[in-house]
Amino acid sequence: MFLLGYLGSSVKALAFEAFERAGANLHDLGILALLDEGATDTQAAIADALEIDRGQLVGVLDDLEDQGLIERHRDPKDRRRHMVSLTAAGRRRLEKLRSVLQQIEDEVLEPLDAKGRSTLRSLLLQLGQHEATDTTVRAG
Amino acid sequence: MFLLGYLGSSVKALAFEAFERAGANLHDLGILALLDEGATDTQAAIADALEIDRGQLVGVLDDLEDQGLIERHRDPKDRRRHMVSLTAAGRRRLEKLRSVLQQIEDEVLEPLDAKGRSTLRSLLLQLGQHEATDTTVRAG
DNA sequence: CCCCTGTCGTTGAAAGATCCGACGATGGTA
DNA sequence: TACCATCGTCGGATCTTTCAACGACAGGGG
Repeated sequence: MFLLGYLGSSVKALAFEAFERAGANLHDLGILALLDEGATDTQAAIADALEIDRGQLVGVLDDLEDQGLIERHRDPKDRRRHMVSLTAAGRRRLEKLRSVLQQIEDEVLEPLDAKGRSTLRSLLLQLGQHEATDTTVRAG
Repeated sequence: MFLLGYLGSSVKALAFEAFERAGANLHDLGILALLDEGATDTQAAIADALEIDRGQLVGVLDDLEDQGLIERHRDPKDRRRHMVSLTAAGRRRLEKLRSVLQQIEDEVLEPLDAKGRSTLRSLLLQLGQHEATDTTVRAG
């Protein structure tokens, strides 16, 4: 437990450092990945999905837009909304961040063999699913 | 990986909430547990062991001292030092925090049977040991 | 049509945590 | 004695997160 929390923090710190070296924010991966899955989203949808403050999201999106990784367009159907979409550069950045993350994963999982890794993945997945349904129940 | 980081954050958030309800800081457990292991420590030793800022530690210890959980005494051998020790109330508080943590652990591990839990523990332990030696190497 | 209510993205203020550079007191050393 | 390092403490600077506004806009009821 402490172990899970400790390792989680440790991994998160590793990711934070690596992302900083890559000139990226920790939120960036979530946003880019989210946009990569479903074509376009509103800022509210992104904030809700990633559970970050809408006011906070503005600055992060400003950065991403300045770097040319995303685009913001007014929704003609509802001119209050901004539809956020991924640019080609954004897709490339996403791939890079994913490879950075993969590298950290390999590093962290290094002491385990293939079997151990798949076992760990399966166990964590069970915990993750339970945790997800758990919070859903709480929210409902 | 994301999974490990995500679960770690989730568990940490659960612990934070539970600790807040118990009127405790997240650092408190670390400090109390550290004092429980080795009789008494200086503030510098505590800060180094827990990897928190020495200036930050002052306020946390002030709180703990106000609650009567720890005591600060000048070291007669080196009057710059403050020797921090656990009181009886501190020991009781530590036990309570540990039980709170145990409860969270049970909750999180609920979807796994005894065998799955011990397997997970073993796998995480391997990762933790590797991570520990890794950072030691970096520090050295 | 005009109001009223709510949501959108945005801004700025407030609060908390962390980091960092001082300071006086003290210890060790030359 | 003089000099330098370390102790705990304090205060400021910075960053993050939270929250309450604001103008712009949409939808509905009168």
